[in-house]
Amino acid sequence: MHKYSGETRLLVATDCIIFGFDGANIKLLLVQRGLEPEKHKWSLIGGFIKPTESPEDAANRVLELRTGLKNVYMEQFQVFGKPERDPVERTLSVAYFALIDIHQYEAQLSEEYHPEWFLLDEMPDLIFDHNEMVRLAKRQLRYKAALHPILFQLLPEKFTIPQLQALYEGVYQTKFDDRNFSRKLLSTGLLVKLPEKDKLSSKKGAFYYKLDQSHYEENFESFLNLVPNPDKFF
Amino acid sequence: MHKYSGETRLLVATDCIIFGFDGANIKLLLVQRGLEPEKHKWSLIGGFIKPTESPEDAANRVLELRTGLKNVYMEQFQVFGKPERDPVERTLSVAYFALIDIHQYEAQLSEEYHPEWFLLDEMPDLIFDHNEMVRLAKRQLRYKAALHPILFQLLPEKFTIPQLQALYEGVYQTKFDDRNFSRKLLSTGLLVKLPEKDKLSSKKGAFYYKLDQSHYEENFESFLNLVPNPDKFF
DNA sequence: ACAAAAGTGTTCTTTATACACCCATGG
DNA sequence: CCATGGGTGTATAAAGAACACTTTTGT
Repeated sequence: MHKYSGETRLLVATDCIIFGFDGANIKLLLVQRGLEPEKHKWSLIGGFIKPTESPEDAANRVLELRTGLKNVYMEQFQVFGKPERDPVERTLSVAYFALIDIHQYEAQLSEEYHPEWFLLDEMPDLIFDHNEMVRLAKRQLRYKAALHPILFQLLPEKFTIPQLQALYEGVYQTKFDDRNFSRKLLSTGLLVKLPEKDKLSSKKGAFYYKLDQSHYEENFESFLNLVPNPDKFF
Repeated sequence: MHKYSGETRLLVATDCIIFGFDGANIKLLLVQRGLEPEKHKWSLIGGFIKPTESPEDAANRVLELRTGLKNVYMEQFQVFGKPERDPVERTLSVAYFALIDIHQYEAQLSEEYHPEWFLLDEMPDLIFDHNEMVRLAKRQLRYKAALHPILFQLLPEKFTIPQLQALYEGVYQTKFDDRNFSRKLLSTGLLVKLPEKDKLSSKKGAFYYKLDQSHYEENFESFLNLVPNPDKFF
């Protein structure tokens, strides 16, 4: 069984920083830890890697178990491995961040684990090094979103330009000029205008758009400059 | 000892993709594997994580053991964790890429493990998934170097603009316009002109420059556009 | 004197920013 | 009819790309 003799085997977990957007604010999905120590303290959604699964598999399994959601945008961003990070027993954690459409999630709520959404600035203190994980995930999200169109993963299929702008403004905690924002986003060619309007948030109504899926996939790796003055956010 | 009962512990290694630059070409440092299977086949430099060290610690320890070098620029970039990636026993690997000044290395050569430098296009086939690790490390290097001034880590303290350009051209396997290149690099304010010239590579001689260390550290996270048309490299 | 590499300047095009008005509609 | 949010246009500034000639000096 153990063929590299003399080496120490370690527990390896995945933890997932799950971002959601409710149309107005960015939120984070947290659960209460089910075991001692720090039982009932808030925690990221995570779990141990099983012998037959990759870290990706584990992250997807845990995410589905806790939220009911599959095929979620997820990105590995850092291994956390300080020997003392989990006081129970040494555990490495492969951290992922995930982006989900918060309304789609609500429909599939996993009753058993009752996770809850928190506003970024109303988050409770988290167990272990999870606060640090969140800090770095937010940073990574800003970094990646400044260059690549990942934030669409947080929106429903149909969305308006004002919604999209609110999303970017939430991520970067700032206001962008509407005229320049819509021009920039439209100029990427990623958006397809739909004939319908969203009449909920204004009298005039705002046109819905959807992603041009093939254009999106082709240009995903390109360096798009989606955020003005990105430097100031790092 | 094992306090999370019922969970499986795994071997965790680090592997390091070590890039060097000899003034003309980018190279990769490889060693021959010391144990079966695939003994004597070429491999990245790596080793198992010990119970008391973080992945970073392990990567640094292994690097020093094999090359004699400390305080090397190193960046974690991906965990490789397919269950079958090491046929001997399941092993996760935390991959790092490192950038070192090849001439500094030569002075500190570790006799015991006789690692060797290979040109990127003359590399032997590597064990396990190390070919894939190298592919992704090259990609990551290009990505990061297009935005941040990391390639200076591959040069000696004093370097000339033509050397710097040859380095960038090596990383991106293309030619850049000299006039635009030097203007762009000088405009970053990262370079300090020295009064001496390097007379080895031309009759006229090229002025040496060094990094403005404080400016370098302050601007490291900024989005610099160091590479023309970066999109085409991904 | 010439070959070989270093260094510098100008124009043009593209992109980014700043800013101000008209539009559509529900109440 | 007017308040509210949606949508568009233009002028200026900055950055990027393309391109050609002069300088230095070892041989």
